[in-house]
Amino acid sequence: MYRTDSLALNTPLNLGVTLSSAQTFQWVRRGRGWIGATGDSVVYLLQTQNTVLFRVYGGGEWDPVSYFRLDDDYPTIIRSIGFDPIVRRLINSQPGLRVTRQDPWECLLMFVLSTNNNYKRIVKMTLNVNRAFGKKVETEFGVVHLFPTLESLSAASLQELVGCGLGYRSKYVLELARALREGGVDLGRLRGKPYEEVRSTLLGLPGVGPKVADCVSLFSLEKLESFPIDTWIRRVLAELYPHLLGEHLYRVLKDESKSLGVSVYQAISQKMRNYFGVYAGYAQNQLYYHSKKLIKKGFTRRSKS
DNA sequence: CCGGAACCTTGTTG
DNA sequence: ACAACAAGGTTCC
Repeated sequence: MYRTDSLALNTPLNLGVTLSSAQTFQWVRRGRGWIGATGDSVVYLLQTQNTVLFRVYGGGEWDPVSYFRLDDDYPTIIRSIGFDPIVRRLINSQPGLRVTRQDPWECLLMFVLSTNNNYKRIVKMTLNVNRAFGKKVETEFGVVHLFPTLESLSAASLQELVGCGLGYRSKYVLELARALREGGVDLGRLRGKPYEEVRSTLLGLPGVGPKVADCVSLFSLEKLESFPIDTWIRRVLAELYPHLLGEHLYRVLKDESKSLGVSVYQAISQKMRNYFGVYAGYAQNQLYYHSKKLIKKGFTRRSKS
């Protein structure tokens, strides 16, 4: 059983770009659209010119306006971060890359899986976990599994998770689910808390470091000022924003043989929040998405200088 | 608090 | 063919 609905767009959205931009790892192409499991639903999405068609299986609620943050005032955000010529150019070159508003549990799990990993495998691992622990839902594309609940995952065994191909992350996922279930943290309640509190709370969870905490804050907990720093953003900053960093931080970023210490990470992300303002996360999203193009080095990096 | 190594697995590279 | 390396980092020492 399903219902079909459509949404007329009055704000830029590029569905495919947004869903495949590594903010989330639960959507796969099917036919001319995308299918994904989130909450109590399996959702199929199809974009035409100015319309999003969506079909919701499983009886749950799902709202594209919420998920794609179409309720944000896009012009205001663009104006806010568009003072930066690089970001402005990126947005103009391809409008419609949106920041998602995901379920915090799902987002947290997927980003714990994302550590020291690549997009394709993260998607595969997520689907494996869904298949092993999520309820089945019938769709016209066959049976699809829901995203597993916190409860079902906390009852998993380590071996089952290893069987999903999570590798050494299996232990983090299990500890994470159990830590949350023990009641230490209510993720939903974090939505209303300020950035610093959200960050420090998430950092206390197993498998969660500064980068994952920032991603979860940005993509599921309303912290639009969050500016996650991964290897690609690191290169973008060293390459295009050295003047913001200062001599010391620039040299630390530039030397990729070393990973970022916690204090360095914090210092840099703080600088970027100061620079871009309350919508720094939108700017980060643009810079990340285009990072491979922006970094000349990205194409020659393998030639081991 | 800081620096460095180890870490599952898969796909790509030379 | 096949060893080496990278992939949206975190943990442990």
